[in-house]
Amino acid sequence: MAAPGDASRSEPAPAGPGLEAELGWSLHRVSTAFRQLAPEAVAGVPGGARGYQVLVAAHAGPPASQLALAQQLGIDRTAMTYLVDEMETAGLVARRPHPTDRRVRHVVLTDAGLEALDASRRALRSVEARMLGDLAPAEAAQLRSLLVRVARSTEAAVSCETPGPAGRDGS
Amino acid sequence: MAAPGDASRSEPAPAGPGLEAELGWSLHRVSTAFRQLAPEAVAGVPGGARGYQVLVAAHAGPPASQLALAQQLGIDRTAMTYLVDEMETAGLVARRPHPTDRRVRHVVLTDAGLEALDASRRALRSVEARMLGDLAPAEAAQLRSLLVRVARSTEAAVSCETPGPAGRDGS
DNA sequence: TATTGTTATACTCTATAACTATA
DNA sequence: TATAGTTATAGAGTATAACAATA
Repeated sequence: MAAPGDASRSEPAPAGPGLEAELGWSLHRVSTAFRQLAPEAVAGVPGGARGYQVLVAAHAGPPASQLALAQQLGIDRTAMTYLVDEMETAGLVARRPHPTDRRVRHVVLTDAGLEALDASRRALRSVEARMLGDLAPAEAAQLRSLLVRVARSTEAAVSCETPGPAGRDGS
Repeated sequence: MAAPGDASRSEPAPAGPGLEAELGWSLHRVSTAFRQLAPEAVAGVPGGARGYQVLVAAHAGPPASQLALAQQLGIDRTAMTYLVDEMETAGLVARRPHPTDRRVRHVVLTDAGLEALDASRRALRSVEARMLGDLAPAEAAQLRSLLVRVARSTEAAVSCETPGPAGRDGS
């Protein structure tokens, strides 16, 4: 099925640059590979990688509202409602009322949520090690650093040309 | 970075590691940013970035069948049928019969397809330059190189452990 | 009137199976 | 029987609008 090497060559082969030269193609391949490996690492967390991101974000700082989490994760607030519903049903997070603003609900981790976060984090660290296994430690560190820098600068550039709320306001 | 020096709160702040430390999060952010910038660069190509990938792959080597292109791009052959349908309607590609196997259809670029490929490629080069604008040329080159290496090694590792998209326990 | 969260609806994308025509 | 391509259908995921409660 493979290696169709003897094709009739009545026409000149185009011989254009292949997909390897495309930055978007490399990003797509690496991201796809990660999305294939991540689900087994975050098994048990509703919403897969997105649910894990909620656990990380909700545990990283002071109590955050659903809207703040949605904006930080770049998803819609309606999707956040569905996601928190599932995670609350699974017993990983709880909705807590805001002390003064009764519209707001803070998302906090339960004990089970904290355990799921630790387990998923360890499993994801293993996945990362496998993905970067062919790189020297210094190269892996530099790849992480470069990706973070590109993410920051690109998001800043994109936010300047997209008509939407760019405010950052927590709780 | 974080400033966890304040311990005078009624509740202990979780103060766990944030999303910045996650490789998957960085990949997601960069990929998302690219997917937001790419559509304007490949405007006019049906299927967006995927249609552009077909143009690149079909022009890079000898005539390829729909199935070969689908496997190279990692998409289903049915999706490839829909995609080639749209691109053929748009006049960018043509289906040509295989010289000996009458089941196979080769996907070849038309003149309009070649023009669309060139225009999209130039626009995407500009997008790449904007995304990597904050990086030194050597850093940008290294990021590309590292991504290609990770993509290759990870795909090789993933292809060795294909237990299917569902869980390991077949119901 | 604006904002937070929720609910309902519609749309897009993809996965799966079944069908044809060839080999 | 197996393969390349096509077609049809169902499901997941997402976007949009409308709503209720509160500021």
